[in-house]
Amino acid sequence: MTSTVSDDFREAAALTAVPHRVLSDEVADRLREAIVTGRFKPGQHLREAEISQALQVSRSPVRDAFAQLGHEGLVAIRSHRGAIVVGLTAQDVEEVYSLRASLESLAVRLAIARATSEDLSRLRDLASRMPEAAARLSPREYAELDVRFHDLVYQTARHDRLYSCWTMLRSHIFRFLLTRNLVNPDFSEVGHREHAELVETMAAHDTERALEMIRAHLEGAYARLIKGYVEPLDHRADAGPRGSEDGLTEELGGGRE
Amino acid sequence: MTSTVSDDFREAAALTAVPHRVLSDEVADRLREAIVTGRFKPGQHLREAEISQALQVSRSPVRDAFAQLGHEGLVAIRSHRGAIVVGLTAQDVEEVYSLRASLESLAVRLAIARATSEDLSRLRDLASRMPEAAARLSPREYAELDVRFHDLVYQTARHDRLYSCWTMLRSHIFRFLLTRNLVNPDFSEVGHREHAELVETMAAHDTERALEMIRAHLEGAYARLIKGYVEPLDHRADAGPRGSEDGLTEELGGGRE
DNA sequence: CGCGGATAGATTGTCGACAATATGACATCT
DNA sequence: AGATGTCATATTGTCGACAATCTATCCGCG
Repeated sequence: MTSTVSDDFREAAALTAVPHRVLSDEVADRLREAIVTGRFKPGQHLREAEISQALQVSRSPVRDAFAQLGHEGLVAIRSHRGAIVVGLTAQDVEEVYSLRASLESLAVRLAIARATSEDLSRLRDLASRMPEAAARLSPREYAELDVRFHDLVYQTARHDRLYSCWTMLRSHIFRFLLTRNLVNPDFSEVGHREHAELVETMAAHDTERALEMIRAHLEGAYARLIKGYVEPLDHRADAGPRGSEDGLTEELGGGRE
Repeated sequence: MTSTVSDDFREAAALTAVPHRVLSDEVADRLREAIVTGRFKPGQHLREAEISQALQVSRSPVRDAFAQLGHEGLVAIRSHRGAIVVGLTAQDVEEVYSLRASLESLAVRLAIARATSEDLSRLRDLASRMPEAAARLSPREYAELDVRFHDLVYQTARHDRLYSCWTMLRSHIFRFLLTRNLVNPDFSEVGHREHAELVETMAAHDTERALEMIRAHLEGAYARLIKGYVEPLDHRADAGPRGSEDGLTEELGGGRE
């Protein structure tokens, strides 16, 4: 790992590389949004042609987007049979959280070792913004802040492959949180206080305590999630034909132009 | 996860789903092989057109294959700049093994809980075949058996997302093992005895001991790997033009037909 | 009346051509 | 001479058409 001049500059100015976005990224974003918010129901079959004409792009970027979402686990891709929105079964929740517990332990350990003061203040900032969102009763915003906080922990760990694994979980967790917050309006949980405490424990370099905290935090989140979670939204049966002719257009946020 | 009749049958007969292979899978296999065995050097720029005409396919499957390899971490993909074979820096080894330690602990724990007797005998079989390979001084075969053993542990865990994470590591580990075995001819290490012992500990449902064993096993493997590992094969500089006109053809195992 | 095989339709996989973009060399200006 | 702006070239991103494959329906048969 040779450190170049541009690397040094980038670090000194705390600049982050600009993401080169192509069409498939844009398509993936819209599809992810539709799946996570529930406009696309579990079990629904996503056809390349449908999406491509709804979004006014060719099938290639749609295809690439499907592959991305497949890696994130939001859709299941089977040869010659296209993409199917995966469900939120109790087993899925269990899988995601058992894996997350393993990954996030490593992330916290590394983050403590590698966090700069800027990292810590960014974490503090995110944690501090959650109570407002809770007070405003914004389920979406609350879930977003929650996920972004943990995302920042992973980024602070500076472990590219670990972050890739987290990417496979992130969308699911957001989906879980969002559906729960929407179903259960008093979503203002203890989560944000635990976030704030975790940051301070990390700042104090108390690795043992931080590991125990993240374990308890995730276990609590998992427990709250499965409580009153009786296999909701498994719409595998009613994925019938859409009503309007281009029903997808509105579901994907409008394809004007 | 509703259990269907076909699921039950599949489990009863211990049948595994037949993989639908498409062209991009085939292309990915050849490229992976070329990278892992070192025919494609780190830093080398893989051009879609080059590969596609060397393999006599269009660019689409090559493109998909690049994406797959990108997810496995064997190549780095940057917008409009194609795929570049990644190196084997000491930091990569450290990343892979620190992550692997976390993942495989979970895998072993789950595998102990979920292993059937068929699973265990398959594990015993694989472990028992390693000494032969070592005696025959077959570096390639030895590395393959090693990876396949651990792969089977992950499969036994029956945790799809965990297995996906392992997929991102497997090729790297194979690459590490292979280069080490080739460089260091007395590769016959203690590995296979530890494999055999691990299986028996798992069979005895001694979770605590098994976790300690896998931890020690991986730590040992990591130590053996970085010993005498002075940033080898970082051919970023000498990735000059190829000799023959279609030099890729032979590197990819012959594109006759 | 249930079962197996052929067939039609729909959907994905692959292809080659074109458009968009990044890169590096070159010319120009200070 | 050094830096900056411009342009040609190579390479990837996107597109629409065609081929291969799967699914579901229908028909004949036991």
